Amino acid sequence: MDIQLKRGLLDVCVLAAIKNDDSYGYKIIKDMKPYIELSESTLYTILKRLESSQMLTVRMFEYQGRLRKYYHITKQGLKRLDEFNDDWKEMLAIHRFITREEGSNE
Amino acid sequence: MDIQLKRGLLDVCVLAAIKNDDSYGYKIIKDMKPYIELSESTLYTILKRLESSQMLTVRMFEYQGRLRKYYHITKQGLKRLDEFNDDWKEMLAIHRFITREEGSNE
DNA sequence: TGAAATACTTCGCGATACGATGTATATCAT
DNA sequence: ATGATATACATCGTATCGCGAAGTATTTCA
Repeated sequence: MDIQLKRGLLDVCVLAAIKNDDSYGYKIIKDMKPYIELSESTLYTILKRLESSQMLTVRMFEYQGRLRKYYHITKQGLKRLDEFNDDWKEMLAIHRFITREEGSNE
Repeated sequence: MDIQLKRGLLDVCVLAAIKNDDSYGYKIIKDMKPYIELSESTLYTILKRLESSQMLTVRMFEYQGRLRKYYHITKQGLKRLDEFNDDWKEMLAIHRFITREEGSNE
């Protein structure tokens, strides 16, 4: 998948990954992997970004000696996911423009 | 439309805009406008990028005293457009991931 | 005569995905 | 027991890229 195409998708994908259940970094990557891959450095950057824009909240838990940060989606995060549907509609129109056949130019 | 979402779409949109008929900068912007907007500085950067990666070729013409650069899509450009279909399929899967409902997390 | 449209160009900024690298602990095979 | 692999999070620097701002010209039209 083209790297440029991933931008703008990644943020919403991460939000979607914690939409139903709180989750943590490593698990988010594994859950997303079948659909879209991202490196750890990318994910933690995104999580920090989403936190500072109040799309999610963070709570720390100790799990088997290891530290885990659990991410919880906020109302704003859910709103963002909802708004993505509008963007998606635009994407569909753009896709039609890209794949349209001859004769549309005047 | 989110700026990040546009990345990766713009290149193929520009190629799509010259797919059927050679075109020039100002016209490309106007043709794309109903679907996706971009500034002149963005377009000319893209056109230069697509030229140096052999996705299109350029020919200069004088039109009513004004200089016009006509862009013509190459075989590679058409191939790029074709390959976008694969990316689009991945996008559809990602979209399903984003909009899926409860219960997919184990 | 001057504003708006046409047409292309260059520069610098901000956003951001990623590889490289680092720090720890747990688990599992040998 | 020991070493490899998996788990878990963090930081830094680099490259890419869209865009606003500003510039240069000419044509069209009020």
